[in-house]
Amino acid sequence: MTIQQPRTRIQKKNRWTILDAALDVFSDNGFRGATLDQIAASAGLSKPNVLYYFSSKEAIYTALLSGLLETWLDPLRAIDPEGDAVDEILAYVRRKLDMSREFPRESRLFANEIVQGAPHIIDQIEGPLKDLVDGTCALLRRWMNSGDLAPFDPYHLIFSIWATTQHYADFNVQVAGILQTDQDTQFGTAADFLDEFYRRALTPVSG
Amino acid sequence: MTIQQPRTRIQKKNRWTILDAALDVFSDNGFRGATLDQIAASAGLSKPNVLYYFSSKEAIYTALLSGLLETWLDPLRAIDPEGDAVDEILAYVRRKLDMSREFPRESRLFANEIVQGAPHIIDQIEGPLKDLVDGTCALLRRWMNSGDLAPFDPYHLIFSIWATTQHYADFNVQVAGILQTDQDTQFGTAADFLDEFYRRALTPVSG
Amino acid sequence: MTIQQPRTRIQKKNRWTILDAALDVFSDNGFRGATLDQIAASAGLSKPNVLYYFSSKEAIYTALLSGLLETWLDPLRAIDPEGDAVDEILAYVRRKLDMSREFPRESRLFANEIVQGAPHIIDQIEGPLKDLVDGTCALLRRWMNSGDLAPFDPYHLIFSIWATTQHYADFNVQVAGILQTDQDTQFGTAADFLDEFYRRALTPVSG
Amino acid sequence: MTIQQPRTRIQKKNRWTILDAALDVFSDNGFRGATLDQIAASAGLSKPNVLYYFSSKEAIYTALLSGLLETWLDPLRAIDPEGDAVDEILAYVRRKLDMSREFPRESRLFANEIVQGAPHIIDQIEGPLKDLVDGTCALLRRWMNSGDLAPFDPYHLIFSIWATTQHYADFNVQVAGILQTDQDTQFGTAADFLDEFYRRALTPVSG
DNA sequence: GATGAATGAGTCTTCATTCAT
DNA sequence: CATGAATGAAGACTCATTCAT
Repeated sequence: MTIQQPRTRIQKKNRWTILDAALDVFSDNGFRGATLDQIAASAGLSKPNVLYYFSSKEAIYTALLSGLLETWLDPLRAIDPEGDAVDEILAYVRRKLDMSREFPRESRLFANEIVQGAPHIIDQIEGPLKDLVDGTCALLRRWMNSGDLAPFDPYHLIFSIWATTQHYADFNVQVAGILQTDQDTQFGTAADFLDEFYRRALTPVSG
Repeated sequence: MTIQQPRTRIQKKNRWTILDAALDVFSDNGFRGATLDQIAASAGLSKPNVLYYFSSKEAIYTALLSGLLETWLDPLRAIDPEGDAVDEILAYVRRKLDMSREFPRESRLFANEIVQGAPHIIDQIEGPLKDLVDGTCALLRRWMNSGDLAPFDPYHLIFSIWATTQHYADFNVQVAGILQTDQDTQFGTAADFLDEFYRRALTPVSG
Repeated sequence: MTIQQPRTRIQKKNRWTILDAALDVFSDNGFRGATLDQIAASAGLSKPNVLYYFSSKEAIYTALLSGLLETWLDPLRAIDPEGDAVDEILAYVRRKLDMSREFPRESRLFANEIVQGAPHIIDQIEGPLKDLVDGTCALLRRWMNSGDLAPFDPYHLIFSIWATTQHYADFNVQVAGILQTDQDTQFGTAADFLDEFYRRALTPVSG
Repeated sequence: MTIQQPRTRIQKKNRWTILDAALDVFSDNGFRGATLDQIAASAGLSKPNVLYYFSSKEAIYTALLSGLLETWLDPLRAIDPEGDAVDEILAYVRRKLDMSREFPRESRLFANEIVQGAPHIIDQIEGPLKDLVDGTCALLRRWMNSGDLAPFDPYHLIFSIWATTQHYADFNVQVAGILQTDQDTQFGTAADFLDEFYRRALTPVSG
């Protein structure tokens, strides 16, 4: 009998502990590579106790993914239609890069999931995510039409932002292996580059 | 008593068949998620027969990875130091995107490997790959210094190209889920976007 | 997640059951010849359950060997330096023969291990066992020097006792095949023989 | 189609090569622990070719055992009923010890087989071997009755000789681990010990 | 709420043996 | 005579999940 809604304080705490441990394990090993033993050990709980809070390994994984997707899209929602176009996008790039630095496990969890065909969240991608992106692209298009933004395919522009910012979390070993610098320097120089890069590309030609 | 070097025609054929099947399975499921059963079935061979050609599951995986890394870096080597800076880089972007379209399984294989910490190829990353990138970055810097290319951190420029082009292979389900178009259109519009995007960003301001 | 130290009653019982079953199977078939299936069946447990108590087949084997080595050497430690030399040795021979009769499986387990090069206990042989034997040989030499014992190489004397007594456990099928008598008679006549034999050989010439 | 009787020179040679290789492998690893791959590799032949000469792994093992049993008992047959009792037995002890030094693999092969219940040669033990031993024991008894040999149970006397001499081959790692000397010294001191030991025990008290 | 105990279904790997040439 | 190729059967070990307390 797995619990559905956490009621007591201890239940909330344990569910959170498990999800945090699972995030560690799943992001490092992927879904198949992760084991309940690892998660239980990392959470400091017994295996059956973990399954008392979540009905199955897959349930933990799914709970993690859907719980995270919301947070993951927040930066996109934060784009202000009333703001300056280029500034808003540069701020978005910045926020996405910050998330890669602060939540690399979450980023890699999604990367793993999507690279392997997104079996657990394909619905959310084709539903809520698509809707959100469609909305943002409409805004971008308006900005482009009004001359506030250089004209591009807005969808691919968003893809490029996702790709370039998440790259620093998902492919971090490669970045680190080539740059041979510490994390702070990596993200610092990346921020400078992306800022300058998108500014040049997006600023409309005046006149 | 596993085969070491393919000698006969049938050995070459079967090794190739296995590697091709393994590419399917590994790119879809990652190393841990893939099973020898799947690979054997996909190759149309019995499981022990697969192990007659490769000593272990990991041996297949390693053979795939190292065999591919070479091919994977060819586009980078093809940049011509004597050519026009912007044109050369745009051609490189184009070649990378072509590879994502033509070899998405290979791209996802690497993505899987690197997202999970690159345990099997970290050496090649920190060795040959770093050397190659270092060389290319030196060239980029010369182009920037001579005014043929807008000035950027060359390493991050290369990372951005990898990220934006491989994105269409590695995160294809997401791209497809949002764009809701067929592959050809996805890659066609992506090519246009990336061409225009990098052209704007990289073309130096004329004096 | 294998048990490390037995805590509960059921753990102690099951560990003991497994070790006893393993003793049967290993002594009859050697390490390689034994299978976890046999051990599990003989212990009345499922194979995974056996591995719940011991991390591997080898762990069972090692636990058996090291747990036994102590017991195996007890008779040697029981030799009393203050006692009569010949009587003490004859008593030792007797105890060793008794052990062969009462613990033939243990004897064959060691025999199997040592005949195949003692890969698992070579360290204990060259360490604790050698030290113990060295000590006993010093005692034997004192007895020989004081004229209480016929002079022999003490090491080879001990080897001969090991060989002649363990022979009745290790080569029991051969002994039984040739004598064609029951176990009790075999060991009874063996005891008489060894007693008389060692008495004649070891009693110093008077005068 | 396995060959039954070797006809050509090459057949004889290959059969002998296989048996020699098998002796290496079986004596080191026991029947179950040995693999056809090891035997084939050690013989420098392909695995199917090995099975061309012997129908199965077991056939090789059986051929080895029965081919060796003859040789193994030669020293016993060489006891001369017309010779001096004590001298003859001391010579037998000596010959047996020599065999342990010169043919340790053969000795360990038998030891392995018998410790594990002699499943392949129990018939020969209860037949030819028992007959031969019975005969020798009758001779020993005559010598004892005539006062040429101290009176003992002749069967156990023979067992003791087998045990003490084969010990240096079968338990060689143990002997070497305790003595910490080279092979030559081990066997040299053993020969001295056994000679003196059996002389004292067997020489009848002169009337 | 929690956990020690137990297991069915895999999953990789080994190996004696057979097939085809 | 000889061997490259292939496999069925077994064997060690893993793991998500269930049971019993």
